[in-house]
Amino acid sequence: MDPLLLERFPALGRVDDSAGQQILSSARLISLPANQVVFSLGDSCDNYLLIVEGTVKVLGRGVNGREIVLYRIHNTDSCVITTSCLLSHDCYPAEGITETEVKAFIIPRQQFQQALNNSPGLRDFIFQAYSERLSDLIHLVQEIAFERIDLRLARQLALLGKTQTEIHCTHQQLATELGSAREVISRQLKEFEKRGWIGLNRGNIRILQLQQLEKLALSHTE
Amino acid sequence: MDPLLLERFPALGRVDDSAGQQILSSARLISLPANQVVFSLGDSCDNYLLIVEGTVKVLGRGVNGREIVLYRIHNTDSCVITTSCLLSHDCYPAEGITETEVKAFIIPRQQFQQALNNSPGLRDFIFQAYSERLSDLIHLVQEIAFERIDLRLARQLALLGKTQTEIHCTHQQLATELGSAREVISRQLKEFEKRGWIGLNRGNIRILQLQQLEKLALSHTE
DNA sequence: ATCCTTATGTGACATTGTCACTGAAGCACG
DNA sequence: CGTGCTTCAGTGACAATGTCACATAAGGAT
Repeated sequence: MDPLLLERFPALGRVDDSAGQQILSSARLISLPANQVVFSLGDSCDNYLLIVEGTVKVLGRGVNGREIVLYRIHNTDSCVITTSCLLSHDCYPAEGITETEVKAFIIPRQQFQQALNNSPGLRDFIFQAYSERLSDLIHLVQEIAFERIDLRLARQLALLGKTQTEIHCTHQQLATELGSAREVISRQLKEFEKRGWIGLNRGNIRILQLQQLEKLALSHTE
Repeated sequence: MDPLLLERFPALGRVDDSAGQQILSSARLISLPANQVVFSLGDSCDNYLLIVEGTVKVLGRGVNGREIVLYRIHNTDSCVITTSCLLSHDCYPAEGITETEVKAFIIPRQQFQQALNNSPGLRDFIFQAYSERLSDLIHLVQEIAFERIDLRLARQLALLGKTQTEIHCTHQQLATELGSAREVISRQLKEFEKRGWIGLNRGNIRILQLQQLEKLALSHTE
């Protein structure tokens, strides 16, 4: 097995059966540039993905070009949606795009099936990864359906603001993140700016009062 | 194993290992009346459920009392959300309520874990059931985020209207189904009535022009 | 300096959600 | 049979969000 794979997925060290070992050693490492489409809506799913470097965002798309980030696949993650598609023989119901340069190992469908059938270790690994996402999606549904956009935006900014004071992103990117429209986000940001919570510049948001954003984000959250 | 269980879940016939057999025979049958809460938001998850009779709806809830049906568990289904919670040791992120009288077999957490560890047959069964839901939830997210309420309502009515001309439900129930507000649904229904597509009576909707509803439901759907 | 592309700002309007009501239908019980 | 109770539906005013058609501005490329 490639040492990089083991380093990023320590749990794979527990795959001690020979079937799993063999499949893992046949995994091929690929590199993708940033902003590359990994899979599109309706594509059939042919490979299991293990991301070792970079992030892929998974987008839903509306009729009018609006988009929403369903979730991200970071390094250390495998792709739930891919797992689901491989298992149920469906096509992708969404779109995956690299956000950075990405390195990933791919395992073809056939070997993935073999892994499920013959390698207890790999099977456990795959389902462990799979099991941790469903409730995220359920939370997302509730957020979209019931929560005000200002709270959601404040939460997003507070999240980003925890690790950096300067957030380098466009209003459109934030809108996509929340599944809203650019104009709506622009107006909310202006409002936050008016309150002195943030500073706005082209392609950049400076967090001025993280506390206030967090306070708003948590209001009405039981 | 209880013959009823086997009858409703033929796939369980393939569980031929002794560990799985033993766990299945210890499954206990329970009966629940209609409109009974099966699990609430934040409950810890202690049992794996196999529904053999009736349906359970799984609801998300917003701050202001609005609700949305995330999905239904019919007879023949097991509960994804329960599987996910058992696997990830999370609490329920939603609420389950019986819609009819329900008969179900329950398997306690401990035996569920044993099944995953020791019974290849049961493990396969559990994950097969689990794998078929993720893309439903993703479609739901996109529908809520991007689709107009009139299209969604028309689709819902068209769906219900396929098997019955008289739909016995309140406006509030339809609103919950779609995660919208009662007033919004009432207005849309009035509009459909004005166009002669449906007839309205207290607690009842009569489908008059299914075709028109279907046509609207499909417009703007690529 | 000029052109281009991308990002942002804005007003008018449509859709959806919220609130505070009203009235109507059906049931329960005397 | 009437009276009240509860649930369901209708409505207008307004708030929040999304859509559209622009204008303006910032920054890079030549």
